[in-house]
Amino acid sequence: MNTTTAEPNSSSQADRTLRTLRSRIVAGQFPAATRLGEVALARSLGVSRTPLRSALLQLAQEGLLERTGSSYTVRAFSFHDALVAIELRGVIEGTAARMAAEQQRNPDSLIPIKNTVTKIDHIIATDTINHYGALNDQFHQQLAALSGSSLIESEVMRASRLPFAAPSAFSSSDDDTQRFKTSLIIGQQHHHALVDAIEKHCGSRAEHLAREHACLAITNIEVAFREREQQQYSTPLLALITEQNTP
Amino acid sequence: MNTTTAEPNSSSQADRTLRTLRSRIVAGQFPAATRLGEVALARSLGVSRTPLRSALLQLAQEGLLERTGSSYTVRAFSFHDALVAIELRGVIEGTAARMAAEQQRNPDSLIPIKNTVTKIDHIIATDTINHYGALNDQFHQQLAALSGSSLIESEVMRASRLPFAAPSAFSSSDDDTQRFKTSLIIGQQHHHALVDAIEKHCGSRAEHLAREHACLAITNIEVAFREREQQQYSTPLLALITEQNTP
DNA sequence: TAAGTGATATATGTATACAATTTAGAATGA
DNA sequence: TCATTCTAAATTGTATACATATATCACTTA
Repeated sequence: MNTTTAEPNSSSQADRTLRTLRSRIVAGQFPAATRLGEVALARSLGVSRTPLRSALLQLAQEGLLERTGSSYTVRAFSFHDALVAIELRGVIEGTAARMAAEQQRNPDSLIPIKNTVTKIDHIIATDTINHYGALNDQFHQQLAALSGSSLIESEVMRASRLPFAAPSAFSSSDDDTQRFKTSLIIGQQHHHALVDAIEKHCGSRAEHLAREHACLAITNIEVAFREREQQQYSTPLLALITEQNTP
Repeated sequence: MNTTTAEPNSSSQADRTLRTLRSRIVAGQFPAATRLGEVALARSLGVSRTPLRSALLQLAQEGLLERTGSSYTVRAFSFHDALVAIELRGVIEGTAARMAAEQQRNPDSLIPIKNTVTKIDHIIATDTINHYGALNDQFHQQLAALSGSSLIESEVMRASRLPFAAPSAFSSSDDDTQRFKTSLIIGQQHHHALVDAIEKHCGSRAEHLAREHACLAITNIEVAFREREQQQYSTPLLALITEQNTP
């Protein structure tokens, strides 16, 4: 298993700076279009400009920052951008699922992902949804791996790092509404169906299931966005969204 | 139009180093799994380690390099990887095409891409295929822009930078075979059909046309690969491909 | 007053010195 | 002969000094 792509809790300044800066941006600490001056930021983060520049470069490639002239600014995201990011993740995961289904494989290779699905079943049955996010992420990672292509695997992970696109981005464990539990049950049904489709080599069904699964996340973010407008409740990620910048 | 994402012929050492190093890797100058020591490489490129490290970081994110332990090595690609990269590009372009089709739009917005298609018609009619690559790339860029989402646009461009996945990667202008001209004509038919589908809001048709269009590139690389095995002819890119590393 | 020019300050780009870590090799012991 | 450990060399990570480009503001001039 490739552990270098998943960020290790490395002790290097550059990695720490990358994580810290990313979480600060995602938390909405910098208003959109804020120019990030290197000297000031480096001081504020307690590192030198060298590891900071490495972090800035990576965040720009992730899509959180933009180059404007010679320096970096925080990218402004519209609500539409968030929907597109989730949809794109669904499209790429759909490709992974289709490839997984189209493959001749050892039946045993599906055992790990089936175990994960069983664990999620248990979580839902016992109403202990604390660990749902981690298991859900694990399911999606195992799905990507089943594609049989390391390239697809890494591109799925990359698409999941697009802002808002992570599979569990809007499934906060402290959301206790009935609506949320219902969406969990439906999502889990998708998981079962996906494994079934892969097992039976139904490529198209697997692809479209993965896409529909992403649509569930779109519904979730739409609800979260409406709640934010009513100032009831705010998921940190939503702080990134500003009113229309994509026409 | 966004000119910062398309690499300008910038005079910065970092950008020049990025381009030089990328082309050397793609040309197969470094055998797969070669470890790229920073000091030696920097000397060989005539720059200091600072801009070189910036280039290495970006090439790693592009997927040409891998981190192995603490340093970078040239990634090994299998033939299968190349096919997957092209297919993935087709999938993402397909999403862009579908989004373009599903949009209500000013009819005038299709004029630029129609002009490009007309120019390609002319090139084929007059058998002056020198500029085909540039115009083809332009078509694909305009298609991505029609999606109406800057995020999709940048992700299409990113997918096209995956090794082997560029739209015109295997259409060398000195390939004078009948087979190549035939593939040009078929590809151009796809272009016409894509614009037609977008104009008529046929989302699914547009999506699947874009995918089929990528399959044309897959056929091209398969032919090029067979030719390489017979040592007739070698497209530089193919030097990157080593025998199976993806099981 | 407005426009333009120049100086200054502040930003990013680059090189390099130094620190920390990893790696390779040699020497010693079983 | 093989394994282990210690030492040294080489490599990467970081900080910083310096170079260069850019923006700002004051001052001059029409």
